Amino acid sequence: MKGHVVMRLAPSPSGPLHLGHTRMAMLNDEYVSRYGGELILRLEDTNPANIDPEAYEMIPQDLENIGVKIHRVVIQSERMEIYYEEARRLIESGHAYVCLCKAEDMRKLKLQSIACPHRNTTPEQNEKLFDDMIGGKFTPGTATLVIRTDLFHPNPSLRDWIAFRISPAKHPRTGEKYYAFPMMNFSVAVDDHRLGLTHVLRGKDQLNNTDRQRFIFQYSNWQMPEYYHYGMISLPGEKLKTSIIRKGIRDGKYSGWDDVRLNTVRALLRRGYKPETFRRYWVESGLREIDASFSWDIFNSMNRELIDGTSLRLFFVRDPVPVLVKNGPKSRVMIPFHPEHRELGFREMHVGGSPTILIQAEDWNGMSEGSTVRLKDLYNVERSGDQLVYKQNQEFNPKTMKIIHWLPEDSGEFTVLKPDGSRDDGRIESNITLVNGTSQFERYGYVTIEKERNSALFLHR
RNA sequence: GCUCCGAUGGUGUAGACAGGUCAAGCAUAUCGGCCUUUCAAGCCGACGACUCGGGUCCAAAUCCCGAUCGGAGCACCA
Repeated sequence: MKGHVVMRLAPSPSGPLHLGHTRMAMLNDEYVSRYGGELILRLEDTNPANIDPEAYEMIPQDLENIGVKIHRVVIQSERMEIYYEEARRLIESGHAYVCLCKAEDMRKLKLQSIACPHRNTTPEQNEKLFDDMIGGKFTPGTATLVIRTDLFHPNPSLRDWIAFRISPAKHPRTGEKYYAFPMMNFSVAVDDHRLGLTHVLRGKDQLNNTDRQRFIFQYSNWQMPEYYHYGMISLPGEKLKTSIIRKGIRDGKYSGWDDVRLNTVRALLRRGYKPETFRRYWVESGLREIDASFSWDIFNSMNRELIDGTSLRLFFVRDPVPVLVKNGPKSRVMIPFHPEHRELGFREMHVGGSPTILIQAEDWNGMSEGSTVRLKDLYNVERSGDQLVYKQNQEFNPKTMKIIHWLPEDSGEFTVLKPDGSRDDGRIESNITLVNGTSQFERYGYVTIEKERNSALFLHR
């Protein structure tokens, strides 16, 4: 591929983008920016029953937020006259006919390679029937426009396929202006040609559709773009359908499209994934036709590499246990916000004499009587009954002594919400007022802070 | 069942089109070590793969055939 390419992203506006969509978005964007050209966002809204009006806004926003540059937006429902025009042309040349069979009859006949009674009609008859069809003279399910292919084609799904049907649903954008809508295979072929696409990258699930669309290109004497089909990616865990999520939001199960538990672009960005992470991951995955499974390990590792240098460190104590430190001296310590980037500044912590501090229940329970630990950046303490005692010997060897983090007793309450739906409640260092965005809670993991909610979203370890 | 596609370590990939430099590179995960006042990052090391069987060839991960396994599609969805 070289020179000026024209490519497209063709989602249906049924909801915002999710993790799976970012692959086609990144790959197409990557090729366009690499070879120079134009990327078209084509919203495929020819099935009125499957449209979320808000998606017309959400999809371009999501793309912008992950750094995909769109040069032009095309909405298919605004191009109905074009589809009608091309349909009439194919009827005229005898490549399409109006079929009045019931759906199940048509299916049966096709499987047996038998022509239905409507297949052998004249273009003139079909023109009239098509006008009636788009003019609203048929009820839904009683008439379709069919592309005549080959009834003996070995692949039954390529035999005489449907190009137009009547939709019973009202279209959110065109209202009741249109009754007969093109099927995806028809509008895609017409638009791929009319928009001047040079290359199309799409999933392997479109393989049969490419073959169907090929008939339109042949009948019309159009040059076909180069089609590439990459393998399917299986996302581990439950894969939520957009319609289920929408219902969950309506029922209050999810806080919105950016709920921590979701794999939508908005949720992932909110948690702290970088646009560059999506790009790196998908570019590395490439265009192989093999099916693969998505690896959160690798995805997270790529993201960690991008955020680590700027993630300020803080202490978050989950399940805090208050413990008295007997003889602990009054102290004021300065701790770097990032161990390798002192230029990011220091945070200050102080405790009074014989203070009560907060440590994690897990760490407390792990301490046996008489064992010594280092309170990170503070001092050594030894367990004695239900309290800690300041050690006279403050030398310590990080190889042999366990280091735990801690907080002054008056630290504020804080919660971390996790993608699995659980939450960790605890206390946060007061210096959180100085930190924005993605932070690393030491010995815990990376999170993205939302101060106004007094909580953070868990990103990854 | 039919049509089409594919097969490299636990996972993701490079190499295949133009056979030799591949006793197979990289990343991630795991394990061990170093470093480190985080269970992070960094550094070093270990582990671990060409689905199987034929064929062509001096030479096959790479080309051909078959088997097996896996996937997608077979909607008046996109």
